[in-house]
Amino acid sequence: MLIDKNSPIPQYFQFQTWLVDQIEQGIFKPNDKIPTEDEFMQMSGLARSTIRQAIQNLVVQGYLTRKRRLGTFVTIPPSVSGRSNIIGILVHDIRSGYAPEFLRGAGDEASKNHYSIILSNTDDLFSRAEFHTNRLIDHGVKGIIFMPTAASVEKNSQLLERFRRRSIPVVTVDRIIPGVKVDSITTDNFFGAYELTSHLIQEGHTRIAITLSTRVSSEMQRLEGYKKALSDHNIPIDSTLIITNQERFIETHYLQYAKFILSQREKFTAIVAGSDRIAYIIYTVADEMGIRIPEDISMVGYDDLVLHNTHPLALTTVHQPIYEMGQEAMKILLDRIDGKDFELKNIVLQSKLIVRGSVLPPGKST
Amino acid sequence: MLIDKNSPIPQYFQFQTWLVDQIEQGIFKPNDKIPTEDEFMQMSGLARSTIRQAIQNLVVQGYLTRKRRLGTFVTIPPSVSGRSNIIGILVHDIRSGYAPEFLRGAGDEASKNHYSIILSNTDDLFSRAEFHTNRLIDHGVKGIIFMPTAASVEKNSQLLERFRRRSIPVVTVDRIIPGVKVDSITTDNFFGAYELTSHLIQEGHTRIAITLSTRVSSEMQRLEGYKKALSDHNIPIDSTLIITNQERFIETHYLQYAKFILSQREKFTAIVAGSDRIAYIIYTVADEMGIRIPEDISMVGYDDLVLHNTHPLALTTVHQPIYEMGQEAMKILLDRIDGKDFELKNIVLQSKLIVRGSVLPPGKST
DNA sequence: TTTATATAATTGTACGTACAATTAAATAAT
DNA sequence: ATTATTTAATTGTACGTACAATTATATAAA
Repeated sequence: MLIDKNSPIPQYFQFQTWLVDQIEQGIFKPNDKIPTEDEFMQMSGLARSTIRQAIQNLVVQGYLTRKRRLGTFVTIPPSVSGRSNIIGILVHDIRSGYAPEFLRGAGDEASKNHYSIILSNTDDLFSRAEFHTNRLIDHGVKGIIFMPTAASVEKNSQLLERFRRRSIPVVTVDRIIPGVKVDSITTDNFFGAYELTSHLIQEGHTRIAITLSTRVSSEMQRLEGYKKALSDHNIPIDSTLIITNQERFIETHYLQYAKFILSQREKFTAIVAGSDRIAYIIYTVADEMGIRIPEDISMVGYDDLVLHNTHPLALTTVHQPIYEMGQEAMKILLDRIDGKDFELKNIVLQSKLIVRGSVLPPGKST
Repeated sequence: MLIDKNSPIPQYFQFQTWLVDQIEQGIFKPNDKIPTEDEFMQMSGLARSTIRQAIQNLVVQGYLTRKRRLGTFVTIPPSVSGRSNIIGILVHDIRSGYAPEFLRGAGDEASKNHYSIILSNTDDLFSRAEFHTNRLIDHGVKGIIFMPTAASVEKNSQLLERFRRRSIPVVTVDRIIPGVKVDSITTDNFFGAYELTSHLIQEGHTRIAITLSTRVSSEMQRLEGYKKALSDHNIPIDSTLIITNQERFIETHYLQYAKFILSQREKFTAIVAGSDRIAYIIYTVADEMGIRIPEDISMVGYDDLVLHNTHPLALTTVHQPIYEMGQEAMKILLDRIDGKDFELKNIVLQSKLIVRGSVLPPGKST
């Protein structure tokens, strides 16, 4: 490095130019720590403030980042698509109780890292997911958080493939796409349902109905947890008590299911509902039919939504760490964007059984 | 200008913030010459290098340009020319029951016109709104849908001023900022509350309590509607029945309010709750206290949230066309972006009284 | 009147000193 | 083994001095 004190070119600029050259030529590589201000002073003979001036300029220009006590580092060159710093989030139903909490978690984490989020609501329809996919790519998003739609594995992977071709990192959340290698975050649906069901069994129930949608992996896993709990307790699985459907959530349909299920009330003493929302629908229908919950039939839900905590039925349910799921998904995605080359992550967050008052031992009808 | 030498906030930053404020508030206007470094030194008592540091930052940020010997000038904000097709939406609480529905309405309308939305959640905090404001501008959004935070009129208008300076159209929704000329969409909070209250009066109630937050215009208007209904029916307004607070929604606080309100149950026969959510909180607390709703006390809510429709209390409430509000806000905004030069629009969408079962004539206690 | 030159105002460059804040790593305490 | 405390390295903030470069305006020279 040679600084010409007599040149009309300012010395800070000479130094700055030299430093950029070092970076451009790869002598200082991305993530490298460059010499400290003190070292540069000795190397160049310039004053610290002059060195600082040059370095500050390069920080502004995006070549360097600095951390107190740690030093100054060469930044990773932003990927081709400009410096948009936008993450796309495809949610399958913004009206579902947990979408807001998830978005809050993901949004807070994004903000912390100076990213913004583009929100795309798919209404759980593949066609809309496909539409938004194209738009997100057009906008040059840096990464995608994807809640798979209730479509086939093939169709969901087709969307992922589009991102993969453009090297846009993706993290799938809530549901997984079986067999597809992609970072994912889910909650432990299997164990959550296992605990729920075991709880019912411990309270003395053996004839336990379950209702859920088989279209999405999360609810499939809950079904498996339910089955495992039964077989672990040597209770035969009665397939007539497993009331599944293939549809996305439509309220009126679930009113029908609820009626259908309750019409067979003599076959079971407890119900595992696919979600809190469904549990409350069943409760409402039961009430109309003169069936009391939990006195006549015990019931458990899944989700533990805050918005429902004023309901007089204190529902025993499973709490899912939704905010944390949003946070964690964003963290992993940003790490990927930063090029951190860890192995595939399939994180399963712990859920927690919340025992309230919607379960009583069977036959305690008053 | 006051610089606090003992503040943990760096002095250069205090000065820089002050200077930005002057510009944002229009005290220093575009093309104005601002004071010289020397003058600022005398004004602030800071060293020249400190002043320079602040000014340099603002040059980088695009607020100022400097010319040797001539001085420092406020720049004319560049008109956004990017081809981003992104709309920023600042929501004040994504967890509130109606945010998802609003986002769906706005999102669907945006999609239809090939726009995407960047979602920014402010948690009703001005500081976060300010932060996101800058980010949205950086992203080159074409327009903004803004739910004003529960901050002062001055602070909210300050945010609007930033957009105005850059000719970014804004539509405010849900709440209005009094005295500020900006397109807005609200629902008819006044008439909604008027109808609610009138309904209670028609059922025979005269002593009607109301609880809401006075921090936001929407709830202030509801209070006015309540008052008007009373005076139109020649019922004196009892200020002890108006239980207001200045806080943003925090659940535990509202549990306190509910207890406080219900402790005075002999003073009234009906309650107008600020929202459905608050109504259900009151219901829960009432239940614990052995007070039956509607048998002992009638109650009405506000919002008509779908997620609550499984609650056994069939709440008489006011339905707000939230989806339509989102749609309409987006339509107006896109028109503005397309340069349609209509006059200022302050649209008020009709709300609708939904009579369910939470109101009984007073004194019908069984 | 025109042209060259000096003047003064203002920002730009460069040096230097001193202490504060942050935080990874080392050390001590439990 | 864990937790709390200290330390030391590095950048951050703030002060200050001195002189250079730029350039509109005033002044002097042609």
